[in-house]
Amino acid sequence: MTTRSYQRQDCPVAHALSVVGDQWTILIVRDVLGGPKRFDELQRGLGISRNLLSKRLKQMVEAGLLARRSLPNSRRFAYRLTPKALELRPAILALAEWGQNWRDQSGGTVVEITEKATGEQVGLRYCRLSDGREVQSDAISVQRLPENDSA
Amino acid sequence: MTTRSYQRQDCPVAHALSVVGDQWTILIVRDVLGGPKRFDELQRGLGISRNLLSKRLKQMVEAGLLARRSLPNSRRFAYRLTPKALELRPAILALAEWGQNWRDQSGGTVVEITEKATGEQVGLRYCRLSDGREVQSDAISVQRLPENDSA
DNA sequence: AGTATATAGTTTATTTTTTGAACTTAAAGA
DNA sequence: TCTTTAAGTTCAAAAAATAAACTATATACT
Repeated sequence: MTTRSYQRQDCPVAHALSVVGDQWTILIVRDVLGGPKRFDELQRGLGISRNLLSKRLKQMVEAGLLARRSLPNSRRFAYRLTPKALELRPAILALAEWGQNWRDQSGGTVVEITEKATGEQVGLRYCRLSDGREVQSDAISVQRLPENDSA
Repeated sequence: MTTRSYQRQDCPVAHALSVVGDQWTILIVRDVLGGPKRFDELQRGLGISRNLLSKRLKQMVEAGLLARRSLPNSRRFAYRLTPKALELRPAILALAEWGQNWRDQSGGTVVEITEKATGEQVGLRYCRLSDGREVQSDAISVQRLPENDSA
Protein backbone atom coordinates (compact mmCIF):
# COMPACT_ATOMS: atom_id res chain seq x y z
CA MET A 1 0.00 0.00 0.00
CA THR A 2 2.76 2.39 0.85
CA THR A 3 5.18 3.72 -1.69
CA ARG A 4 7.97 1.24 -2.10
CA SER A 5 10.95 1.41 -4.35
CA TYR A 6 9.55 -1.34 -6.57
CA GLN A 7 6.61 0.79 -7.55
CA ARG A 8 9.00 2.50 -9.92
CA GLN A 9 9.22 -0.72 -11.86
CA ASP A 10 7.17 -0.82 -15.02
CA CYS A 11 5.61 -4.21 -14.36
CA PRO A 12 1.99 -5.16 -13.85
CA VAL A 13 2.89 -7.53 -11.02
CA ALA A 14 4.83 -4.83 -9.21
CA HIS A 15 1.94 -2.45 -9.73
CA ALA A 16 -0.56 -4.95 -8.36
CA LEU A 17 1.62 -5.54 -5.32
CA SER A 18 1.95 -1.83 -4.74
CA VAL A 19 -1.82 -1.83 -4.22
CA VAL A 20 -2.51 -5.19 -2.57
CA GLY A 21 0.94 -6.44 -1.66
CA ASP A 22 0.96 -5.58 1.98
CA GLN A 23 0.54 -8.15 4.70
CA TRP A 24 -3.17 -7.66 5.33
CA THR A 25 -4.92 -6.29 2.26
CA ILE A 26 -5.44 -9.63 0.52
CA LEU A 27 -6.77 -11.16 3.72
CA ILE A 28 -9.20 -8.29 4.18
CA VAL A 29 -10.45 -8.80 0.63
CA ARG A 30 -10.74 -12.53 1.30
CA ASP A 31 -12.93 -11.86 4.34
CA VAL A 32 -15.12 -9.32 2.58
CA LEU A 33 -15.56 -11.71 -0.36
CA GLY A 34 -17.85 -13.56 2.04
CA GLY A 35 -20.14 -10.53 2.30
CA PRO A 36 -19.95 -7.02 3.76
CA LYS A 37 -18.14 -6.80 7.08
CA ARG A 38 -18.02 -4.34 9.93
CA PHE A 39 -14.88 -3.02 11.59
CA ASP A 40 -15.04 -5.25 14.63
CA GLU A 41 -15.90 -8.33 12.61
CA LEU A 42 -12.79 -7.84 10.54
CA GLN A 43 -10.66 -7.07 13.54
CA ARG A 44 -11.73 -10.16 15.43
CA GLY A 45 -11.62 -12.42 12.40
CA LEU A 46 -8.16 -11.37 11.31
CA GLY A 47 -6.46 -10.70 14.62
CA ILE A 48 -5.05 -7.48 13.20
CA SER A 49 -4.39 -4.60 15.55
CA ARG A 50 -7.12 -2.00 15.53
CA ASN A 51 -5.02 0.96 14.51
CA LEU A 52 -3.53 -0.88 11.58
CA LEU A 53 -6.93 -2.13 10.45
CA SER A 54 -8.19 1.42 10.63
CA LYS A 55 -5.35 2.61 8.47
CA ARG A 56 -5.68 -0.22 5.97
CA LEU A 57 -9.41 0.25 5.55
CA LYS A 58 -8.88 3.93 4.84
CA GLN A 59 -6.19 3.14 2.30
CA MET A 60 -8.34 0.49 0.67
CA VAL A 61 -11.28 2.86 0.37
CA GLU A 62 -8.90 5.42 -1.05
CA ALA A 63 -7.52 2.85 -3.50
CA GLY A 64 -11.02 2.00 -4.68
CA LEU A 65 -11.04 -1.52 -3.26
CA LEU A 66 -13.64 -1.05 -0.54
CA ALA A 67 -16.75 1.05 -0.10
CA ARG A 68 -17.75 2.14 3.39
CA ARG A 69 -21.49 2.38 3.81
CA SER A 70 -23.54 3.11 6.87
CA LEU A 71 -26.04 0.39 7.60
CA PRO A 72 -29.72 1.37 7.52
CA ASN A 73 -31.29 2.41 10.82
CA SER A 74 -28.05 2.37 12.72
CA ARG A 75 -24.82 4.16 13.21
CA ARG A 76 -22.84 1.16 12.14
CA PHE A 77 -20.84 0.82 8.97
CA ALA A 78 -20.14 -1.99 6.59
CA TYR A 79 -17.27 -2.39 4.18
CA ARG A 80 -18.09 -4.02 0.88
CA LEU A 81 -15.98 -4.85 -2.14
CA THR A 82 -15.90 -2.72 -5.24
CA PRO A 83 -15.68 -4.34 -8.68
CA LYS A 84 -11.97 -3.60 -8.62
CA ALA A 85 -11.51 -5.72 -5.51
CA LEU A 86 -13.86 -8.44 -6.77
CA GLU A 87 -11.56 -8.95 -9.69
CA LEU A 88 -8.87 -10.05 -7.29
CA ARG A 89 -10.75 -13.29 -6.79
CA PRO A 90 -8.75 -15.30 -9.34
CA ALA A 91 -5.49 -14.20 -7.76
CA ILE A 92 -6.76 -15.08 -4.30
CA LEU A 93 -8.03 -18.46 -5.45
CA ALA A 94 -4.71 -19.19 -7.15
CA LEU A 95 -2.97 -18.43 -3.86
CA ALA A 96 -5.46 -20.63 -2.04
CA GLU A 97 -4.80 -23.53 -4.35
CA TRP A 98 -1.06 -23.14 -3.93
CA GLY A 99 -1.41 -22.84 -0.16
CA GLN A 100 -3.44 -26.03 -0.08
CA ASN A 101 -1.04 -27.98 -2.24
CA TRP A 102 2.07 -26.94 -0.38
CA ARG A 103 1.04 -26.99 3.20
CA ASP A 104 3.03 -29.24 5.46
CA GLN A 105 0.40 -31.31 7.12
CA SER A 106 -2.61 -32.44 5.18
CA GLY A 107 -6.01 -31.59 6.53
CA GLY A 108 -7.31 -28.21 7.50
CA THR A 109 -9.66 -26.00 5.60
CA VAL A 110 -9.88 -26.37 1.86
CA VAL A 111 -11.26 -23.87 -0.61
CA GLU A 112 -13.52 -25.51 -3.13
CA ILE A 113 -14.79 -23.88 -6.31
CA THR A 114 -17.93 -25.28 -7.88
CA GLU A 115 -20.25 -24.40 -10.70
CA LYS A 116 -23.42 -22.95 -9.20
CA ALA A 117 -25.73 -24.57 -11.70
CA THR A 118 -24.40 -28.10 -11.51
CA GLY A 119 -22.29 -28.30 -8.36
CA GLU A 120 -19.43 -29.63 -10.44
CA GLN A 121 -15.90 -28.86 -9.36
CA VAL A 122 -14.10 -26.02 -11.07
CA GLY A 123 -10.46 -24.91 -11.09
CA LEU A 124 -8.37 -22.08 -12.50
CA ARG A 125 -6.73 -23.19 -15.73
CA TYR A 126 -5.10 -21.70 -18.79
CA CYS A 127 -7.57 -21.38 -21.66
CA ARG A 128 -7.16 -20.41 -25.26
CA LEU A 129 -9.05 -17.12 -25.67
CA SER A 130 -10.30 -18.09 -29.11
CA ASP A 131 -12.20 -21.22 -28.16
CA GLY A 132 -12.04 -21.43 -24.36
CA ARG A 133 -10.32 -24.81 -24.43
CA GLU A 134 -7.86 -25.65 -21.72
CA VAL A 135 -4.12 -25.49 -22.42
CA GLN A 136 -1.65 -27.33 -20.21
CA SER A 137 0.59 -25.14 -18.08
CA ASP A 138 3.78 -26.45 -19.67
CA ALA A 139 2.45 -25.59 -23.11
CA ILE A 140 2.32 -21.87 -22.47
CA SER A 141 4.84 -19.11 -22.85
CA VAL A 142 4.89 -15.80 -21.01
CA GLN A 143 6.30 -12.60 -22.49
CA ARG A 144 6.52 -9.04 -21.29
CA LEU A 145 5.69 -6.60 -24.04
CA PRO A 146 5.76 -2.82 -24.15
CA GLU A 147 2.16 -1.92 -24.89
CA ASN A 148 1.45 0.40 -27.80
CA ASP A 149 -1.21 2.25 -25.86
CA SER A 150 -3.63 2.85 -28.69
CA ALA A 151 -6.43 2.42 -26.13
CA MET B 1 7.95 -14.96 5.50
CA THR B 2 8.12 -14.15 9.16
CA THR B 3 5.67 -15.44 11.69
CA ARG B 4 2.64 -13.22 11.71
CA SER B 5 -0.47 -13.52 13.75
CA TYR B 6 -2.51 -14.53 10.72
CA GLN B 7 -0.48 -17.67 10.32
CA ARG B 8 -2.58 -19.07 13.10
CA GLN B 9 -5.57 -18.88 10.81
CA ASP B 10 -6.60 -22.17 9.27
CA CYS B 11 -6.92 -20.85 5.73
CA PRO B 12 -4.99 -21.78 2.60
CA VAL B 13 -4.75 -18.13 1.56
CA ALA B 14 -3.30 -17.13 4.91
CA HIS B 15 -0.89 -20.02 4.70
CA ALA B 16 0.23 -19.04 1.21
CA LEU B 17 0.77 -15.46 2.34
CA SER B 18 2.77 -16.61 5.33
CA VAL B 19 5.23 -18.06 2.80
CA VAL B 20 5.11 -15.60 -0.10
CA GLY B 21 3.16 -12.67 1.33
CA ASP B 22 6.01 -10.36 2.10
CA GLN B 23 6.84 -7.34 0.00
CA TRP B 24 9.61 -8.89 -2.08
CA THR B 25 9.19 -12.66 -2.37
CA ILE B 26 6.69 -12.62 -5.24
CA LEU B 27 8.85 -10.17 -7.16
CA ILE B 28 11.90 -12.35 -6.66
CA VAL B 29 9.97 -15.34 -7.99
CA ARG B 30 8.78 -13.23 -10.92
CA ASP B 31 12.37 -12.35 -11.81
CA VAL B 32 13.65 -15.91 -11.46
CA LEU B 33 10.77 -17.17 -13.62
CA GLY B 34 12.76 -15.62 -16.45
CA GLY B 35 15.67 -17.95 -15.75
CA PRO B 36 18.27 -18.42 -12.99
CA LYS B 37 19.58 -15.21 -11.50
CA ARG B 38 22.62 -14.20 -9.51
CA PHE B 39 22.60 -12.07 -6.37
CA ASP B 40 23.67 -8.85 -8.02
CA GLU B 41 21.32 -9.31 -10.93
CA LEU B 42 18.41 -9.57 -8.54
CA GLN B 43 19.61 -6.69 -6.45
CA ARG B 44 19.97 -4.36 -9.38
CA GLY B 45 16.79 -5.49 -11.07
CA LEU B 46 14.63 -5.12 -8.00
CA GLY B 47 16.24 -2.18 -6.24
CA ILE B 48 16.02 -4.06 -2.96
CA SER B 49 18.64 -3.35 -0.31
CA ARG B 50 21.40 -5.94 -0.26
CA ASN B 51 20.99 -7.07 3.30
CA LEU B 52 17.29 -7.64 2.87
CA LEU B 53 17.81 -9.52 -0.38
CA SER B 54 20.36 -11.67 1.39
CA LYS B 55 17.88 -12.46 4.14
CA ARG B 56 15.00 -13.12 1.73
CA LEU B 57 17.05 -15.45 -0.45
CA LYS B 58 18.04 -17.46 2.60
CA GLN B 59 14.44 -17.67 3.75
CA MET B 60 13.28 -18.66 0.29
CA VAL B 61 15.88 -21.41 0.05
CA GLU B 62 14.83 -22.53 3.50
CA ALA B 63 11.17 -22.46 2.45
CA GLY B 64 11.93 -24.63 -0.56
CA LEU B 65 11.20 -21.94 -3.14
CA LEU B 66 14.71 -21.40 -4.46
CA ALA B 67 17.78 -23.53 -4.99
CA ARG B 68 21.22 -21.95 -4.78
CA ARG B 69 23.73 -23.54 -7.09
CA SER B 70 27.29 -22.57 -7.83
CA LEU B 71 27.89 -21.94 -11.50
CA PRO B 72 30.39 -24.21 -13.25
CA ASN B 73 33.99 -22.97 -13.41
CA SER B 74 33.37 -19.98 -11.21
CA ARG B 75 32.79 -18.86 -7.70
CA ARG B 76 29.45 -17.38 -8.60
CA PHE B 77 26.05 -18.65 -7.63
CA ALA B 78 22.70 -18.77 -9.31
CA TYR B 79 19.28 -19.00 -7.76
CA ARG B 80 16.74 -21.08 -9.62
CA LEU B 81 13.12 -21.91 -8.89
CA THR B 82 12.01 -25.16 -7.37
CA PRO B 83 8.79 -26.85 -8.52
CA LYS B 84 7.11 -25.35 -5.46
CA ALA B 85 7.92 -21.84 -6.63
CA LEU B 86 7.07 -22.64 -10.25
CA GLU B 87 3.57 -23.45 -9.17
CA LEU B 88 3.14 -19.85 -8.09
CA ARG B 89 2.97 -18.87 -11.73
CA PRO B 90 -0.83 -18.86 -11.97
CA ALA B 91 -1.07 -16.62 -8.90
CA ILE B 92 1.54 -14.26 -10.30
CA LEU B 93 -0.15 -14.14 -13.70
CA ALA B 94 -3.49 -13.46 -12.05
CA LEU B 95 -1.90 -10.54 -10.22
CA ALA B 96 -0.33 -9.36 -13.46
CA GLU B 97 -3.67 -9.39 -15.24
CA TRP B 98 -5.29 -7.46 -12.42
CA GLY B 99 -2.40 -5.00 -12.32
CA GLN B 100 -2.74 -4.39 -16.04
CA ASN B 101 -6.48 -3.93 -15.93
CA TRP B 102 -6.48 -1.53 -13.01
CA ARG B 103 -3.53 0.65 -13.64
CA ASP B 104 -4.20 4.34 -13.90
CA GLN B 105 -2.61 5.27 -17.16
CA SER B 106 -2.77 2.89 -20.06
CA GLY B 107 0.46 1.84 -21.68
CA GLY B 108 3.49 0.36 -20.03
CA THR B 109 4.58 -3.23 -20.02
CA VAL B 110 1.99 -5.93 -20.57
CA VAL B 111 2.30 -9.60 -19.71
CA GLU B 112 1.08 -11.79 -22.53
CA ILE B 113 0.44 -15.51 -22.27
CA THR B 114 0.45 -17.55 -25.45
CA GLU B 115 0.29 -21.17 -26.45
CA LYS B 116 3.78 -22.27 -27.47
CA ALA B 117 2.60 -24.49 -30.29
CA THR B 118 0.25 -22.05 -31.98
CA GLY B 119 1.10 -18.62 -30.62
CA GLU B 120 -2.54 -18.16 -29.76
CA GLN B 121 -3.42 -16.00 -26.78
CA VAL B 122 -4.19 -17.71 -23.52
CA GLY B 123 -5.70 -16.48 -20.25
CA LEU B 124 -6.46 -17.83 -16.78
CA ARG B 125 -10.08 -18.94 -16.62
CA TYR B 126 -12.35 -21.09 -14.51
CA CYS B 127 -12.74 -24.57 -15.99
CA ARG B 128 -14.90 -27.52 -15.11
CA LEU B 129 -12.54 -30.24 -13.95
CA SER B 130 -14.62 -32.94 -15.59
CA ASP B 131 -14.42 -31.70 -19.16
CA GLY B 132 -12.04 -28.72 -19.10
CA ARG B 133 -14.71 -26.38 -20.45
CA GLU B 134 -14.66 -22.76 -19.35
CA VAL B 135 -17.14 -21.55 -16.75
CA GLN B 136 -17.94 -17.84 -16.39
CA SER B 137 -16.70 -16.21 -13.20
CA ASP B 138 -20.20 -15.23 -12.08
CA ALA B 139 -21.35 -18.82 -12.43
CA ILE B 140 -19.05 -20.14 -9.74
CA SER B 141 -19.39 -20.49 -6.01
CA VAL B 142 -16.57 -20.66 -3.48
CA GLN B 143 -16.81 -22.57 -0.22
CA ARG B 144 -14.40 -23.28 2.58
CA LEU B 145 -14.65 -26.85 3.75
CA PRO B 146 -12.91 -28.68 6.57
CA GLU B 147 -10.96 -31.38 4.79
CA ASN B 148 -11.36 -34.95 5.98
CA ASP B 149 -7.69 -35.66 5.59
CA SER B 150 -7.91 -39.17 4.32
CA ALA B 151 -4.86 -38.42 2.18
C1' DA C 1 -32.90 7.36 35.37
C1' DG C 2 -28.54 5.16 35.83
C1' DT C 3 -25.37 1.60 34.50
C1' DA C 4 -23.45 -1.50 31.28
C1' DT C 5 -22.37 -2.94 26.69
C1' DA C 6 -21.39 -2.44 21.71
C1' DT C 7 -19.36 -0.03 17.78
C1' DA C 8 -15.84 2.29 15.48
C1' DG C 9 -12.38 3.96 15.91
C1' DT C 10 -7.76 6.96 18.14
C1' DT C 11 -3.62 7.41 20.96
C1' DT C 12 0.66 6.05 22.71
C1' DA C 13 4.65 3.27 23.58
C1' DT C 14 7.31 -0.69 22.18
C1' DT C 15 9.07 -3.96 18.96
C1' DT C 16 10.14 -5.46 14.44
C1' DT C 17 11.27 -4.53 9.57
C1' DT C 18 13.12 -2.10 6.03
C1' DT C 19 16.23 1.04 4.13
C1' DG C 20 20.69 2.94 2.84
C1' DA C 21 25.31 3.22 2.86
C1' DA C 22 29.69 1.61 3.90
C1' DC C 23 32.56 -2.35 4.59
C1' DT C 24 34.62 -7.26 3.71
C1' DT C 25 36.61 -11.07 1.27
C1' DA C 26 38.21 -13.43 -2.57
C1' DA C 27 39.02 -14.10 -7.29
C1' DA C 28 39.63 -12.32 -12.15
C1' DG C 29 41.08 -8.88 -15.48
C1' DA C 30 44.04 -5.02 -17.29
C1' DT D 1 50.19 -4.49 -9.30
C1' DC D 2 45.97 -2.08 -9.35
C1' DT D 3 41.18 -2.27 -10.28
C1' DT D 4 36.92 -4.38 -10.78
C1' DT D 5 33.39 -7.86 -9.92
C1' DA D 6 30.68 -10.82 -7.08
C1' DA D 7 28.35 -12.04 -3.04
C1' DG D 8 27.53 -10.94 0.65
C1' DT D 9 27.86 -8.58 6.00
C1' DT D 10 27.59 -4.76 9.35
C1' DC D 11 25.69 -0.83 11.34
C1' DA D 12 22.68 3.19 12.12
C1' DA D 13 18.44 5.50 10.96
C1' DA D 14 13.72 5.48 9.40
C1' DA D 15 9.38 3.35 8.78
C1' DA D 16 5.89 0.05 9.85
C1' DA D 17 3.51 -3.24 12.80
C1' DT D 18 1.98 -4.64 17.33
C1' DA D 19 -0.39 -4.35 21.70
C1' DA D 20 -2.92 -2.27 24.94
C1' DA D 21 -5.39 1.41 26.78
C1' DC D 22 -8.45 5.14 25.84
C1' DT D 23 -12.56 7.92 23.61
C1' DA D 24 -17.10 8.99 21.98
C1' DT D 25 -21.63 7.86 20.92
C1' DA D 26 -25.58 5.07 21.01
C1' DT D 27 -28.37 1.42 22.38
C1' DA D 28 -29.91 -2.14 25.98
C1' DC D 29 -30.82 -3.54 30.61
C1' DT D 30 -32.51 -3.05 35.40
